[in-house]
Amino acid sequence: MKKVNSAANAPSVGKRDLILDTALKLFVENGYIDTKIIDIANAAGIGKGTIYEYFSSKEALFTELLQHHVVSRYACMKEEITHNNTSCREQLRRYIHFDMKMAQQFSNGKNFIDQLYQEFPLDQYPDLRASLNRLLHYRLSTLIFIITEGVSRKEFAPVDPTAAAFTIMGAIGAYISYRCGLFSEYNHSEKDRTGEESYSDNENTLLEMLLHGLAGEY
Amino acid sequence: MKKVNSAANAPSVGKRDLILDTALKLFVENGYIDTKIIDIANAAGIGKGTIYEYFSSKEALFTELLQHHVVSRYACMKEEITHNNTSCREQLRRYIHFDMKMAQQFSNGKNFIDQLYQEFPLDQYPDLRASLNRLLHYRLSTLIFIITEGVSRKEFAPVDPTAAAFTIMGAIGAYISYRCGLFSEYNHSEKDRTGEESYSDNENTLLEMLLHGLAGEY
Amino acid sequence: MKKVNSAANAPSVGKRDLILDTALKLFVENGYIDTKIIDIANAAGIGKGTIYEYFSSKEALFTELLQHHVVSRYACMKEEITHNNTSCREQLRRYIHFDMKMAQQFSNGKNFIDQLYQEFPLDQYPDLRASLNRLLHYRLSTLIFIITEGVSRKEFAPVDPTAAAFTIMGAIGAYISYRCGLFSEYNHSEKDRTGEESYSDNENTLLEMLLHGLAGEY
Amino acid sequence: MKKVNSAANAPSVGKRDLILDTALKLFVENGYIDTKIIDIANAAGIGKGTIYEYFSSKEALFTELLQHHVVSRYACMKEEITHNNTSCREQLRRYIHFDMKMAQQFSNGKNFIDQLYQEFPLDQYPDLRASLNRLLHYRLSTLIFIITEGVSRKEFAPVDPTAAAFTIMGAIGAYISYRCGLFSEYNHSEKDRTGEESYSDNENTLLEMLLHGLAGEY
DNA sequence: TATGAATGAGAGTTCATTCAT
DNA sequence: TATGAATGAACTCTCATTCAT
Repeated sequence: MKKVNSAANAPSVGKRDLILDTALKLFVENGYIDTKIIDIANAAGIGKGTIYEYFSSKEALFTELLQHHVVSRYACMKEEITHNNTSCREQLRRYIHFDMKMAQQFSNGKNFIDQLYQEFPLDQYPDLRASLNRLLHYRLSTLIFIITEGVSRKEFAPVDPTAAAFTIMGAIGAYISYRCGLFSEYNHSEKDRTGEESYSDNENTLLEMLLHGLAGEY
Repeated sequence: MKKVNSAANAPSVGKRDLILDTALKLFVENGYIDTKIIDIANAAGIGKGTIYEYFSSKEALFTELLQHHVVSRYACMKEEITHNNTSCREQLRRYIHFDMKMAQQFSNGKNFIDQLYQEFPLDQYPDLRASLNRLLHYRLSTLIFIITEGVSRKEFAPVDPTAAAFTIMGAIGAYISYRCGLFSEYNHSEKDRTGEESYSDNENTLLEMLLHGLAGEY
Repeated sequence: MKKVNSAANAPSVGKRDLILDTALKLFVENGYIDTKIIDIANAAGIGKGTIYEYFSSKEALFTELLQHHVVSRYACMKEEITHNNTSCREQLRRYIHFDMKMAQQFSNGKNFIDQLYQEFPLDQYPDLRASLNRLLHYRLSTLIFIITEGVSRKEFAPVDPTAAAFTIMGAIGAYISYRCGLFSEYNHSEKDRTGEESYSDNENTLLEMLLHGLAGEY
Repeated sequence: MKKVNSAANAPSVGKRDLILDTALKLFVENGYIDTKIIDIANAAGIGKGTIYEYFSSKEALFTELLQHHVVSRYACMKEEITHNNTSCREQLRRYIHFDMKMAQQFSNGKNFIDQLYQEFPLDQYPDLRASLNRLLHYRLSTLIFIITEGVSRKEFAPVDPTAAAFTIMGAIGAYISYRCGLFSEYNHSEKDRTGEESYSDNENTLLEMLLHGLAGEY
C-alpha cells in the first residue's frame, strides 16, 4: 500500500538545498543568533513553515549545515592530504589549501569556521557542540599527525605537536580573515585578490611563514 | 583608585565599577547574548533598574566595558613595548606577554578578545564595532610596527608585515585558547599549568615558534 | 457491509469509512485536540489531503463521526429498550447495557462519551455542539421516560425524573470509568475484568446500586 | 546587603491573585486549551509578560490554581466531615455539601472539577496530572472511607466500596451539572434556583437518591 | 539615587488547511 | 481521485527597557 514518491510530490531536493544555501549565506553574514527563521524564509522566497517541513528546528538546520557541508568534508581530509611518500612540508601546504578552499566554498572567503567555536555556550546546543567538537578534532588531529611525523622525520624542529597545531590553526584562520579583507583598513592591494596564481601565492606565503617564522630566513 | 561604596547616599562611583566588573565576568563566561541584564544585576547584588542609571543600554554597557577595560589598555601598549633600543625579538616577546596578561586579567585566561570580533554582525551595534575596530587597530598596528622595523633592521625576513601581523595575532589567540585548556581532549599536562616559570615558558615557546617556524631550527 | 477498497479507481466508500474508523480510534485515545490530521492520515495509510476530499474540516470530520457512529445509534435506542410490557427496572438495565456496549464498541471500554461534553467550549464548534446536544437529549429523554413511567407505575419512588436522569447518567459514566480501570490505584481485581458473566455482573451490580442506593437493602 | 522588599516594590499579592482569579474564570469558561495567555492578560487588564513574572508557564499557572485553590481544600476535607460519632449518612451529606460548595466557589456552580480529569493527555503535563491524581485520591478515598464504615456499621448495604464511590462521585458531578442548568433544555424551574432553603434541599434530594435509589422507598 | 513590577515586540514553533500536480 | 509540499495565523515564552515610587 505504501506509495513511492513520484517526482511530482517528492519533497523537493532543490527546496531543501535552497534552504540550506540561503541559511548558510545568512548565518555566515549575521551569525546564528542574529539570523532569524523568518529571515531565511524571506531570503529564500518561501514561507516560514516550509523550513520546518525540512528541519525540525533552527538548531537542527544549522547542525545539518555544519555536519553535511563542513564537518563531513573535514572527516576525510586526513586521508586526502597525508601520505607516507609525501614530505611533511607538502602535507602542511595541502592542509592550508584545504582550509582556504573550505573558507572559499562555504563562506565566500570569510573565516566562518573559527567563528563557530565561539558562538555557542558550551552547555547548550548539545548536537551542535558535538559537531563542532568533531570538526575541531579533525582539524587538530590532522595537524598533530603532520607535525608529529615531521618532527620524527626531522623535517621539523622538536616542537610540541599539540601546541604547534593550535598555533598553526589560529594562524591560518587569521590569514584567511586577512585575505578576505574583513577589516578594510588592512585590505591587501587589489592585484593580489584575483587570479589562480595569487591564490596559490597566498598559500605559499603563509606556508613559508609557518615553516620558517619571522626570523627564519635571516 | 577603587572606591569603596561608603554610604547609602554617597555618589556611587564604586557602583558603576561594580556593574562593569560584574558584567565583564559574566560576558566572558557566557558571551554577550547569553548574559542577561537581570543576571548582571543579581550577580552584582543590585536592582535591574540601577544598571540603566549608569548605562543607557546593554550595548552601551558592553561598549564601555570594552573601551575602558580593554581597548584603552591596548591604546598605550605600543609605547610600552616598542623602543628604539630594544630588539624586535624582545618587542615581540613583550607583545605576546601583553596579550597573555590581558587574557589573564580580563577573562581568566580565556581568549575572550578574539571572540569579540565574531559575536557581532557587522552592520549592527555601530558603537561596539567602532570600539572593536579600534582594538584591532591597536593590536595590528603595533605588530606591523614591530615587524616592519624588524624587517628593516634585518632582524626578520622580508615578510609582508600586514600578513605576518594577522598571522601572528591569530597564532597568539589560538595558543591562549590552547593554554586555557578550552578543549579538554587537547589539554596540556597538569604540570605545565601552574607556576610563574611555566607562564614565562609559555611565552618563550610561542615566541620561538613565531620566530623560527616549524622548520626553523632544523 | 464493509467494502474492500478493490481497485485504485473504485469510488472509495471504504476510504471514507477508513478515515472515520481511524479518526475515532485516535480521538478516543488522545482526545480531539491532541489528535492531529496528519496522525489520522498516517494511521490510515493515506495522504493528508485526502481527508479533505471527504471532510471539509477537522471539526466536520469529528462531528460526522459523532453523528453517524454515536448519536444515530442513540437516536433509536429509546425504541429498542422501552416497551409497555417491560418492567421499568428491566428498561433501566437495558439502558445501562446500551451505554456500556457503546463504551465497549466505540472507545474500548473508556468513558469517551461523557468526555465529549467537556472538551468543547460552549460558544465554539456550533455543529459539534448541536450533535452533542442531540446526544444528550437522547440519553436524558430516554432515562426521563423510563423514570417517569416507573414513578407513575409506582415501581420507583416519586423522584424528580430529570434530576434522577442526570444523576443516573453520571453514575453510569463514572462506573464505566471505574470498570475501565482508568485510575490504576483504584483498579478492581483482575478476576472481575474478563468473561461474559462478569460483564453482565457489572450491569447488575450497577443496577442494584441505582435502584436501591447505599442504604437500600439494609 | 540583601534588601527587604518594601511594600512599594513588593510583588503585588493583589496582582498575583488577580491573575489567578481571572485565569480561573476563563479556564472554567473555555477550558485550558482554549484559554490563551493573552486572553488572561487582556481580561485582567495587564500585559502578557506580567503573567510570566508570577508564573513560569501556563501549565504552572493552572497547576497552582488547581493545587492551591482546589486540591488543598480537598486535602483536609476528610477530617472535616468524617467523625466516629457521626452517622455515615450524615458524613455522606457533608461530602455532597463539600463538592457542591466547591463547585459554587470555584466555578460558579459549574462542574469544573470533573472536566479537569478529561482535558489532559495522561503522558503530558506531569505536574498537572500529579495534582489531578491527588485530587481524585482525596475524593475517592473519602467516599470509600465513608462507605466502608457505613457497610461495617450496617448503615449501608454490603456494596463494593470502590465501585460505589465511583458511582456516587459521578452522580454528584452530574447533579451539579444539572443544577447549574448547563443544558438549557433540562433547566429546572426558576424557583428552585435561589434561596438557601433550595440549596440545602438540593443536597437532601441528591442524598436521598444515593441512599435509597430509584426503587428505594417504594 | 535605587528599585523591580510591568511591559510588548519579537522569537521559535505548530498544524489545520490549500492547491498544483 | 489522491497527494503532500507549502503556507501563515496563532501560540507560548523571553527579556531589554521603562517608570512610578
